[in-house]
Parts: sequence; C-alpha cells; structure tokens
Amino acid sequence: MKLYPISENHLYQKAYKNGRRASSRSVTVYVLRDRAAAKLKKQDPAGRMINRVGISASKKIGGAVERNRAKRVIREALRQIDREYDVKKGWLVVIAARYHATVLKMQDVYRDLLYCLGKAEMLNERSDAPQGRTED
RNA sequence: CGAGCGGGCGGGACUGCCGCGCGCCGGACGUCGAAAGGCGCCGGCGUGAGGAAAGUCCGGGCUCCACAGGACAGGAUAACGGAUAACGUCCGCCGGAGGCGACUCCCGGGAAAGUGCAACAGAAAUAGACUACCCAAGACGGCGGCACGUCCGCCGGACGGUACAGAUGGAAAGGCGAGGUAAAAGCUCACCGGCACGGCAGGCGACUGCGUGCAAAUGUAAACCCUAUCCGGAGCAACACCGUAUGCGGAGUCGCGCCGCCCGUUUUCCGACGGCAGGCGCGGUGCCGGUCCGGCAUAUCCGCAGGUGGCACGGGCUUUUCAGCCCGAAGACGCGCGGCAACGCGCGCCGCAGACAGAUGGCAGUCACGCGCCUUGUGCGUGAAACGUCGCUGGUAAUUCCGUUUUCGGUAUCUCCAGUCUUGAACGACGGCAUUCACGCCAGCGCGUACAGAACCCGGCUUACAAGCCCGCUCACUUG
Repeated sequence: MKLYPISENHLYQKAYKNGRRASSRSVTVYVLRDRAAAKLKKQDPAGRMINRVGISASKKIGGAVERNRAKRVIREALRQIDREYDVKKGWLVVIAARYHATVLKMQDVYRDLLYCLGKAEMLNERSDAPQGRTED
C-alpha cells in the first residue's frame, strides 16, 4: 500500500475534534470519514478508494531521532496490517505516537495498532484474515 | 608498573526477507490528451546522514530591500606580528598569574579627561588631625629681672609646628637604614622598588637590558565613560517566475485651507448651498525595518492559501541534444616544495543525499566488542588446602656394631605412634580421568553497543558522546 499523507493542518484538527478515538499504550488512533474520498477516487489514476494517513509525533516523546523512529515503526506496522487484513477505505486516519512507541519493538506496536483499529471499527470481517499471514 | 600533561583515531560489520526518497532505463499495463507527452503502476540499475548533521554563538557566499545617502544612537573587538575570502577563529610571540615539571589561563587599551562607588573595620578612605610628638621661630598668658625697651630670662597651654607611632583594611600617598630636627618629614644620602624619556644596544614589533631624570599616582572601566578599529538591514518561511478567473484577512480609495473650470438648486441680480475634474500648501498613510534629516509614492495596495525555480557544484561549446566534450572553483584525498607554525604554491585524482507531515527503515540471524552469571560445564591452566608415597623431626620397641663390669651412652637398620604454617625440632620432593576453595582462560547463557537525524551552502566556535585504540612528553621511583 502506498501511503497518502495528510498535509493540511485543519484536517488534523478535525480528526482530533470529531473523529472516533482509540488508544493504547504506544499509539492513539483518530479516524474520520473523508469527505473528499469520492473526489480523490476520481483523481486517482487507478480509481481506487484510499485512506489518507497522518502520523503525528510530538516533541513530548523525544528529539528528532526518537520521533523519526516512532513514525517509521508505526508506518511499518500499518503496512503489515494493510497487507494482512481488510482495512476500510475512504477515511482520514491520524495516528499519534505516544512515548512507548519509541521504545517498543515493531511487533508490539503492530499489536497495539491492530487493537486500536479494531476498536475504531476500521477492520472488515474476513474469513481468512487471522490465518492469512501464514498462507502467504 | 605508578601519578599526570598535550594531541589524535574511532563512531560496529555482514547476510536474508519486506519496504522508503531521488535519478536513469525498460514496459505489450491503467488513466487524461487530437498528438507530443503528463500522472500513475510494474520491473531493473545506481544512489542515499554526522563528527558533531545539534546549539544557532561568530565570519563569509547568495538574495532582496533605493547598489546602500548624511547625522545620531546602537553593537562588537582590544598587548604585538602573521595566516585567511573573512572572523570574536587559527598560528607564533611578549608581559602577567598558576604548577616541581610536561603545560595551562573566559588573564591583556586608558584610572597622571571627567562623573560615580568603595560595605564592615579603622583616628582617618583620597584627605584629615582624634590620640600622639614638639616649644626652635612667631602670637598669647603668667612670673621674674633690670640698662624700662619694638628688651631679656623662665614656665604654660596647644593659637601654632609635625605627619614618625596607633591592633583596622584589598588599599593608609614607596620600603629599609643613616644623616638631620624643638619634634619631624625623600628634607638629604646609599641600596631596593616605581614612573617617565625624541638617550644607547637588541628585536619587524609588543618588549627586554643599560643609562639619565623624577616624587606627582589606592582599587574598580564585567559602573558610566574615553581612545582605536570594524559593522547599512533582514534572511532561503530570503527572493524570482507562473497562476491569481477564486477564497479569506487587513489597510484604503482620504482630511483641512486657498485658487479656480463646469454643472445643479434657489434667486430679478449680487450671493448662498451642493456636486465635481484640476493646481498649490499643510496634515495623514505606506516605503527607504532603530531615530532624525532627506527622499519617493498616495490609488489601489499588502498578507495568507497552489505550482515551478532558488536547490543539490557552477559556467560554456557542440547536429551523440533525456547526450557528449571543455573550462573554472574559499571543497575532499594523495604526493612534492616553501614556512618554527597557522598556512601557501604546484601536480594528480574525486567531485558524491536532497524532502516539504519531511526518504535513508523494519524484522530475523551470524559475528565483533564490553559487562554480568559461572552451584551452566566429565573443559583447560595457575595457586592454596586436603589426600597418598618418599624424605625430615620427636618419641618408642627390637636387632647390628663400638665404648663399657653392668646400669648406660653413641651409631646404623627397622616396627609402631605423633608431627612436618611458625615450633623445642622437622618446615622439602613427587603424584592424580578422583575431593574442596580462589583466580584467570575457553565455551554457554543473559544484558548492553553512546551522543544524536541533513533542510540554501561553506569556514570556525561551543556543547553532547558507550566501549576501545594510538602517538609524544613530564614527574616520581628502582621492585611495593
């Protein structure tokens, strides 16, 4: 999956204010239905629905090295989840890193993120979902 | 070996799978398009963080503001000589301070232009006279004398003279000695110290040594200040271009006075009122990012939202034009030469990441290094203890030989007992698939591998930094 980043600040504000929220010890996830999803689908050369994702790591969790590390780990976890599960499309997803995201291993962040996405009702039921990983 | 001083290196490595940014190539794919091509997708190749990328403290390049005006304000620097594109950086050197020394220092204009401040203590704080010392001269008072005067002698206090002594203080207007005096004082002299010099010698110079002269001079300039030198301001969120048809926000299309054209209302006219293009003056506003002077502009302008460039070395040439070639460059590396050094010159060679929610990663494994465990080990080594054998010491019984009448003494062999780490004495050698302990090594297991992420680009400074390694020098000792 290619990541489509959110660059507009007001979209972050909307997601924080109006989005569904789910948090764990390493990440907090905000999701909000993307009003521009249809337009983006039309613009997309492949004509697919996409999620726009923004990963936020504040200065609270550390310096530039720690913030980058948190973002990379979260991005990698999200990539694996997207490959192994059926994530709903057409949403704004904002993931805010918390302090533990800088310390934990990717597998731990993966579990946290999966839990949060499930709680935010972003996962479609898929019969082969949990076992899909092994079949690959 | 020990204790230090100065400088440098280093910044984990590899493999597999899955990914990311940028560039190039390929594609029979998707989409937009008339096409060229754009955007995407798939595949391949190349490339992709630091010594500090950090702090943003200095200096430059570059960009714009009016190519940068005048004055003031403000800021920075501060011995001297050099290096450099430049610097507050670097090198050398001078004086001072610290250290036995290697060496170090966020030590370095002016307090004989002015203003200020100097707590406490102390008699006194930048000048004075409290205690103290002194009556030689002068003044005053008292007493006495006679030759009675503008006289002489004695005494007094301190009007007066002095600043030697006085426990303080960072500092008491040089120190110490001699002379000198009524008492004293650089008042005079010798030595030492200080300051000055258009004096001599050395050095490019700061300065040093010598000489001559002088007696004025407490500290503080990280108090104001003065002197010299330098600095226009802001920064890539600069700035340029394309879109600005659009959205949002802000300021405004102006105020007063005078002149005056024209129009309207009213009016018989004069005149009054209103409108309006223009001119002049004053003001306002904006810009010339501190202020003033001076200048420009005055109707639309400014800011924020998008994209491209800046910008990933620069420039030029060319029918290989998504390419090729050439030249240059405060840049990196190597060699040579010059210089004590910073550094310079010449030659060779390289010429190297680039986003805009921000790429350079995730996971697994192997190895390296460090630390811990080592009651994880049929592991290895060393040491100690224990054990065994031999030796040795003491005792003991028997036997041989010698001395001896015998008791007994000596000597050698040997039995048994006790001992062989501190004693009365011995206090050593060897051994092990075997016991215990300690240390080290090798495996094994576990943990750790720092500080930290380019954002226009260079030169410095400062700060952060795990383990490890190297070079030069100093002091102390000669075996703990």
